[in-house]
Amino acid sequence: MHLLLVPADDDAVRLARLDAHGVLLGEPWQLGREDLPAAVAGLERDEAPRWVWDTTSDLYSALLQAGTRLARCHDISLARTVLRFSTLVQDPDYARFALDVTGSAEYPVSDAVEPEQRQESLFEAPRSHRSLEEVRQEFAAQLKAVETSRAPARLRLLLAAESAAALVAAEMRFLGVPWDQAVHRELLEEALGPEPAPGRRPALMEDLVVRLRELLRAPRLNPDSPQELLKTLHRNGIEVKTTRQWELKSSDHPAIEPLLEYKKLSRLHTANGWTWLDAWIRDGRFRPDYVVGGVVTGRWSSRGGGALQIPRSVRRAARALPGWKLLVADASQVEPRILAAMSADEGMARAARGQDLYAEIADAGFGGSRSSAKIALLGAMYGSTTGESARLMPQLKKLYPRAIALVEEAARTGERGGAVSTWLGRSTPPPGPDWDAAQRTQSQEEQRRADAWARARGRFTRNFVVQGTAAEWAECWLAGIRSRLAGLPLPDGAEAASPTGPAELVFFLHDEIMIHAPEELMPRCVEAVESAAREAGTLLFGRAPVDFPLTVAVVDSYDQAK
DNA sequence: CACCCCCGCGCG
DNA sequence: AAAGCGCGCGGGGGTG
Repeated sequence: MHLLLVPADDDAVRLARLDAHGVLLGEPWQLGREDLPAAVAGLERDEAPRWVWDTTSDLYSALLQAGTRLARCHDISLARTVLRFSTLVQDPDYARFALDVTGSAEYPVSDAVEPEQRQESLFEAPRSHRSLEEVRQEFAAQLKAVETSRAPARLRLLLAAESAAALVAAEMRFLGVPWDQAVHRELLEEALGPEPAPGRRPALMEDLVVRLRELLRAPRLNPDSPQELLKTLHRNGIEVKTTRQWELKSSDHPAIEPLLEYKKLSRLHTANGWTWLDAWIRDGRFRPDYVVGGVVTGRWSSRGGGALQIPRSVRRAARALPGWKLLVADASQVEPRILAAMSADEGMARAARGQDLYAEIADAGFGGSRSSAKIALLGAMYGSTTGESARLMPQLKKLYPRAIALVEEAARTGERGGAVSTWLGRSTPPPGPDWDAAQRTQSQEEQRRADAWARARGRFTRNFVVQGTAAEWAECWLAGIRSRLAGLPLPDGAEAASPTGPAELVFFLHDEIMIHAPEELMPRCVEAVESAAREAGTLLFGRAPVDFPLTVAVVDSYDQAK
């Protein structure tokens, strides 16, 4: 049973029951927005439907704020992103349908807004109103596209995982990562000195600027300007081509050490300093926007606060509340394990059965050198053509012919302008309008550029199949964790404070999750995370002989994990 | 003033 | 040590 939810205007939502093919069952009806949460909660309890809507965050955020958690949904816009390019889809009508809806937009855009502009009203205003019938038709077209596709089960799983991920993302933003302002301010002061006036450099950075100006004999140097810095370095005989840290490290000039220190502090100050705290931490929680499927490979992206780049240096401030703990679980070496499973390469699958895949590969063919094995394998998945990884490739190819063939075939397809797909059927978008003309060019100079473009696209498609399938595994893992946590009992004496239950799934970073929960619930959470990982492997690959081991830490603050 | 690109660096 | 993939963000510096 499906329940379709379509915003009608500023204060109403239309609902309709649909059958398994998206056909109307009975008459649609309408509810005022203020009545919606209670009505939805009742329908969820009585009918346990799959909720169908265009964009999860448009409606679900408000439901969460009203205290309603939902078990499952179908996010039409996420499904559209997958289905419009998927090479598994054969329905000739669907691509046209998707194009009509999306117009020329290539990828989903976040509805993120600046935090101070965020409306905390119950419902965010939808960007455009489509009628219930239009939305229903698109949903029905999606169901048909899946059922008539070359692999309905895979696409069904992918769309279910994406929709579950959309629920998780909304819940994560609703809950937020617990963030201790005081600890954060402490570590800022420790590193940078007292909070400066707005627009001013912190004291310890200013001290370094004074030293740099003396050491480089440049009394007006602004080290934040790469151009200016580069000229100044050259005047002092420091012959670097860029001002990147790794290149600066090659010089032993006395100004280098304070310069690197300045860059480190500057990064902390501008990216996660006091301004960041004021902008992003409310009521002790960090609530960024997560954009499910925001990356072309299917990974999540985020908007605001640099949510997926929280540097190690500030992780101490992500802290569990008193009596609670953080569970940080990290799936080890996911991409090579995915490659082993996808390619059914027996040798690599054997290596992927242990805790440390790189060590197994090292023993199997690299004289026990784990670092060589790792460099070789990463090079194979990223398309490295130079240096040590290129030198090690022949050996890797001999050891794991099927695995290497899979990524090389993906690269060749991409170089030709073709599409490649993940295990569950997310495909690369076509290369863009200029591709064909560029590849047909006559001039030698343009031909060189076209070849470079083709090689770059080959590296992209090579990595796409692995990164994208890893993202699918991770979303299945996430969905499994979500449903298991929902079944956990409240600890004795605890009240149901949150619609998402006693354990809070608060963070997700490609192959890592964080749960914030009462300490006594942690054993149950660890079991949930581990059994969900096993289930994710089985969902994708059946009884594949590949393990997806986790590193699990139960800690008080994020920095204590790993 | 807004807008865009480049640079550099944080994360996986 | 980075390299080879995928991102977001803030500052500088140019343009309109």
